[in-house]
Amino acid sequence: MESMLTITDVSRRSGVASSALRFYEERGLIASERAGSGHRRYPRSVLRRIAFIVFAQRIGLTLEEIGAELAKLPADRVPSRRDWSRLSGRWTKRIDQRIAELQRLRSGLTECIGCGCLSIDRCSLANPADMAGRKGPGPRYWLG
Amino acid sequence: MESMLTITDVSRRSGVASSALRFYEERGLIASERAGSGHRRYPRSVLRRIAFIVFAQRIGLTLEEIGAELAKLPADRVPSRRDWSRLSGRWTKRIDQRIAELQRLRSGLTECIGCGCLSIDRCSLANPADMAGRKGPGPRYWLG
DNA sequence: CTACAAGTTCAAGTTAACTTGAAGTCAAGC
DNA sequence: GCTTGACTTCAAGTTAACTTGAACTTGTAG
Repeated sequence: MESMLTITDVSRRSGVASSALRFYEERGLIASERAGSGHRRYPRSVLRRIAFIVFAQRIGLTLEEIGAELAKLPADRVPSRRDWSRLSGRWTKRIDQRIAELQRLRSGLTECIGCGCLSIDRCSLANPADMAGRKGPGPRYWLG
Repeated sequence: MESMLTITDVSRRSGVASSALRFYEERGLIASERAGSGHRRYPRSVLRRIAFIVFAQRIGLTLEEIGAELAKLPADRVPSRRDWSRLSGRWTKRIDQRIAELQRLRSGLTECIGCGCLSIDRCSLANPADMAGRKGPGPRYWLG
C-alpha cells in the first residue's frame, strides 16, 4: 500500500507549515524520502514525531534540545509507546520547576511589590544575582 | 543633596547592563536627565522602575506591554506603593493562566503521550487548532 | 498541449531584546 | 600636556525559529 504523505498532507494534518517542516528536516528533527520527482514523501509515523516536537516546544524546550531528545529514539524501527514515554518522563521535573518559579513570582507580586520594603537592594525577587545578564546576547526569555 | 546616579551606578545596583538601560530609554521605559557634559543622570526612583521591568519580564510580558503598563503611572510625581500594586494586580490572573497551561501540559505528558491513543488527530494536546502558526513570523514562544 | 497548482533550493528577511563596535567627547590624575 | 576611563551616539550584529521571495521544475486537470 502506497501510504506515504506529501508535505502538504503532513502540514495539514499537523498544523505545522511546510516551510517549518523543511526547516525541521534541515535541522535533523525529521526525515523524508524522495519521490522520483525529488518531492518529499513522509511515512505516517512522522506525524507523531511532529506532535512530539510541538508539544516539547510548548513546554519550553528549544529545537536543539528537542533534537537531542529525539536522537535517543531507536533509529532502526518506528518508536513504540514505551520509547516515547521514556523521553517525556524527564520533562515532568522541568515543568514542575517552571510552575514553582511562576508561583514564586506570583507571591512576590503581592508580597514584594505590594509590600513596604520598597528596596530593590533587599528584595530577593528583583535581585541582580538571580536574574539578568546571563544568557549573553539575544533576547532573555521569561526564565533564566 | 546631589543624589543623582550615573549610568554605571544604576547598572551596578540593578544588575541591568548600561546598554540595556540606554535601550530602555530609547523605548521610553525609563528616562534620564543630563549633566552639563551630556552624561545621563538618574534619580533614585528609577531603580524601582527597573526592578518592575525586570520582574514583569520574568512573568512573561514583552517590553511593549511593560511600557504600556508603566504609562499608567502618574507622570507628575514619584509613584507610590499603591500605584505600583495597582499595576501588578492585573498580572496575577496572567500568571495563573500560565500555571494552568503548564499543568495541562504536565498531565498531558503522562495521559496523552504515555497513553494508548497515539493519534495526533484525536489528541487535544497536539491539536492544530490550539497551537501552531498563529504568531506570524518570528519565534513562537512556549505559549500561544 | 497548455495552464496552473504544488514542489524544490537557496538566500535573505522578521521579531524581540539586547550587545558590540566604531568614532568621538569630557574630566581627572600624573 | 597627555593618557586613561567613563560616557556619548549611531549603525550593525546576535539568536531562535521560522517565513518570504526568487527562480525553477513537476504533476495534473481540462
